[in-house]
Amino acid sequence: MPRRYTIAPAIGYREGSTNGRHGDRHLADSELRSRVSDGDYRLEEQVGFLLRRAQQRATAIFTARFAGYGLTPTQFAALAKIADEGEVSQNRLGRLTAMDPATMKGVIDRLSERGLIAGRADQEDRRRTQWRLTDPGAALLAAAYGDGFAVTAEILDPLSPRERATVLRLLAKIV
Amino acid sequence: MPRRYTIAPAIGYREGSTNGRHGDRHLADSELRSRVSDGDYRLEEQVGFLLRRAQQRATAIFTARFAGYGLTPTQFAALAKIADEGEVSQNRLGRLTAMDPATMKGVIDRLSERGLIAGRADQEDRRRTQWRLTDPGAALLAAAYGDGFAVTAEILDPLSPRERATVLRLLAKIV
DNA sequence: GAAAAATCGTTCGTATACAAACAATTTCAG
DNA sequence: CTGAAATTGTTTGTATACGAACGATTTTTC
Repeated sequence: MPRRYTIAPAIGYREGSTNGRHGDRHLADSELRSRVSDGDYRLEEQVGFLLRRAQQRATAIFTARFAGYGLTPTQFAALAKIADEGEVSQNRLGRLTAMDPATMKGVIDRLSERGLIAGRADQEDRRRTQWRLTDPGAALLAAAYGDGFAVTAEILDPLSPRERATVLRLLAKIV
Repeated sequence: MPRRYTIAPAIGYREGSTNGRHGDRHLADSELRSRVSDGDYRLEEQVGFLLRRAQQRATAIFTARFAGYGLTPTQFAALAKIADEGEVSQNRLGRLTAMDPATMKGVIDRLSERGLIAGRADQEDRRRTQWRLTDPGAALLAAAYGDGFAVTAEILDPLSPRERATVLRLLAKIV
């Protein structure tokens, strides 16, 4: 069964088949000669690369756990924040969920088309659109919260309780 | 000068104008009534949300520093890994840089169109395409390495040296 | 050695993510 | 009070990111 993409490995390559020639550090001089001077830059140790990979794993865990809801991480974040606020403008929601105005628009459109949220024009400030959960949106969110916690737990599973607190504290500092 | 997007804040909203009504936790009963039971789910404390925001900041720092090269983080990662390997298949490059085959294709195409890398069909395994840096690609990469280190330093700037080592170690564990 | 399974790269569709430019509206400065 | 400046939301274009399905090729299995 040659399926290419699985949830767990996150990246869609079958393991194995490193072909030997590139699997280790024992390279012929002819190969070394063709290299540019990399001066010690190791991609795997750069924090940006680690953040990108950690987020890939986090997204994969979320996607697996939320497959039944049809919600993406950003959509779930938007629903959760609208619930927190009761009613919130599109712009403020973007700030609370760390989404660009253009990104926010797309997320809002998709949630709105699914009938999970409803918007109204703000009379006091006619530039604004205020958004609320619909009853189906509130019901879906209520059902999904537990899986939200489960996602967090699974992402942090490789760490000890002490390490979990540390990584959250340090991530909050570099945000 | 009403410019909307700045590098530093990363998200394209002008600060201020929280409108008072939603800026704090003192809400009228009518507003509280409209909430669903959020059961304590705080988006800001979820590791997935923190990872997403940290990566947004990392990307913003990279983009600012690499504006002169016209390279994205993934493009730089691909160039650096091709340099490490001397010559590498598209599939293996995808694994080394943590990119999906479909994503890898797009990155390869753009680097190739710019003449920074060159590919050849592998005679031993005719499914494979092998990629190398061109001379302009090697030159650009050599010039950019220093800025790669600078990006890492700036991302980690809010942390102490000890905290930097810790966050790298913990991120490597949850990847 | 032939059938089955796995790998490599491609293509399509959907969803962030964000720079840039824009119209409509509101706020601010004088 | 009026023109300048800022905010809100939209649109367009480019670049990841990845699920899914596919043809070509290679490897494995029996």
